[in-house]
Amino acid sequence: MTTGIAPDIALPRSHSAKRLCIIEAAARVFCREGFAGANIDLIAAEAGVSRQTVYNHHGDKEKLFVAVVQDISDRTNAAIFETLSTFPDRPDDLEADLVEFAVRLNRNCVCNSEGRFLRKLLQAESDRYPELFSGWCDQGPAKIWAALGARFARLAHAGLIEIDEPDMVARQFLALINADLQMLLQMGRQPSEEQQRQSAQNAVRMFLRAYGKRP
Amino acid sequence: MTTGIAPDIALPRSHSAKRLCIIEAAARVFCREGFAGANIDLIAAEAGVSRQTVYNHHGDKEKLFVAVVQDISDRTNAAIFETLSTFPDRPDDLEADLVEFAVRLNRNCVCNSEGRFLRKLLQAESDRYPELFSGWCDQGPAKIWAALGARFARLAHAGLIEIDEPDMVARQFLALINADLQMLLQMGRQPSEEQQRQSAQNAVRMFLRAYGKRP
DNA sequence: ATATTTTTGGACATTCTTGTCTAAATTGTC
DNA sequence: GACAATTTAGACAAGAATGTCCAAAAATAT
Repeated sequence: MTTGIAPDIALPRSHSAKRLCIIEAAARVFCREGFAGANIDLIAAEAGVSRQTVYNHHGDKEKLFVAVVQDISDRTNAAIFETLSTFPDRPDDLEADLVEFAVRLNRNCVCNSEGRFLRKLLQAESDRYPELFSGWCDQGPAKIWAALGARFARLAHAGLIEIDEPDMVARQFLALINADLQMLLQMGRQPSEEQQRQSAQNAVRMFLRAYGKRP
Repeated sequence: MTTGIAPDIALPRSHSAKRLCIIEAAARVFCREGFAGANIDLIAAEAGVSRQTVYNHHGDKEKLFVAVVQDISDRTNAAIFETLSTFPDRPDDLEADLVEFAVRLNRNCVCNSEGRFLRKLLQAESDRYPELFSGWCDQGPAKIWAALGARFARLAHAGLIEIDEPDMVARQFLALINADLQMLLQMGRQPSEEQQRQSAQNAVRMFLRAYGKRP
């Protein structure tokens, strides 16, 4: 967690380290308290940094907020697409492989702290900063539906499932894998591994009952 | 919308009328701004009432907030169970009837302003007031899953569908009817009638593909 | 019409927060 | 070890919001 990376340009080491610390702490506090309720003194304390340093780095509460959302958005998008790349294109056991994929999706993108943060802030502040979040929306969810839809289309082409509208099927798949978790997620709680797996299993079973190849 | 009801006890008319006005205005403002960001002057102005009157009625910003959540929770629960009572127990055309039911659910419970309010505040403030929202959770969602599950079980008993775990199936149904709307709902936007219907239709079609009786 | 209750508008003290400034201390570099 | 940059702690001004108090005005009931 220190640095250890190539010193491309002579970055003041602890400078950028503190920058990250601040972003992380700010993310936690914004997530807990919302934009209006977040207190810069608290952010500074939680980052282990003086208040002035926060202002030195980010200038402004609003700028800090935007930086935090940007950062988390990017990280979440990366996680989504990385997980997407593990889709079982040539499944051994379609049901089991889809369950594992769904579990990964839940764990790495939906139920982790970044996912929770984004969901919460999206709902709380997307009215106030429409461009900020709709940007994420176009690059994240909109693309993931298309990408996941394409994967399902390929499965259909391989004769493993039968579907008509891949994008819609992708949305249904995503909705289903959270069906059992919705209330927990909405209350900002972290579902257990076991709950995540159970939810994924139930989802895939129904999914294949609807779209699986019939004998 | 005035009074018109039997004057059981000699209620000062505009007294309780103003009480309602304040609750409604506070709901709007809390929903827009969150608890911390909500401004009592603004609530008073939006209710068409002086600030002092707000304090006379509810004493405290926190008490006001609790009263608002209680009020909206009760109304939403009532709407849910009323809609639930229109479930097609003896369907004429199962698919069409389920679609209509899903549309009603979306319109009266999920996509309306109370639904939006509750979703937003649940996510924003359920950490700070756990008892307040978990109370609603036990009386609302938990019961609706059971109740809707029982309806599906009856359909299964009548030989119209084939299911194993009614409660889980109920959760899947509810998740599916919002699959296409999730992003809009999460951003606090109001999906159009057409979008709501489309989403319901897609959901029911998949639902019956999975659980409908096969010839 | 009168008496009672509620509402109003505004002044007010208090607290909290943001954002700036400055001098001292710490850190890292040469 | 000396020098430069960053960080720190604390003071500070300005503004905003909560909640209280009060006297005048309005509405309600008798």
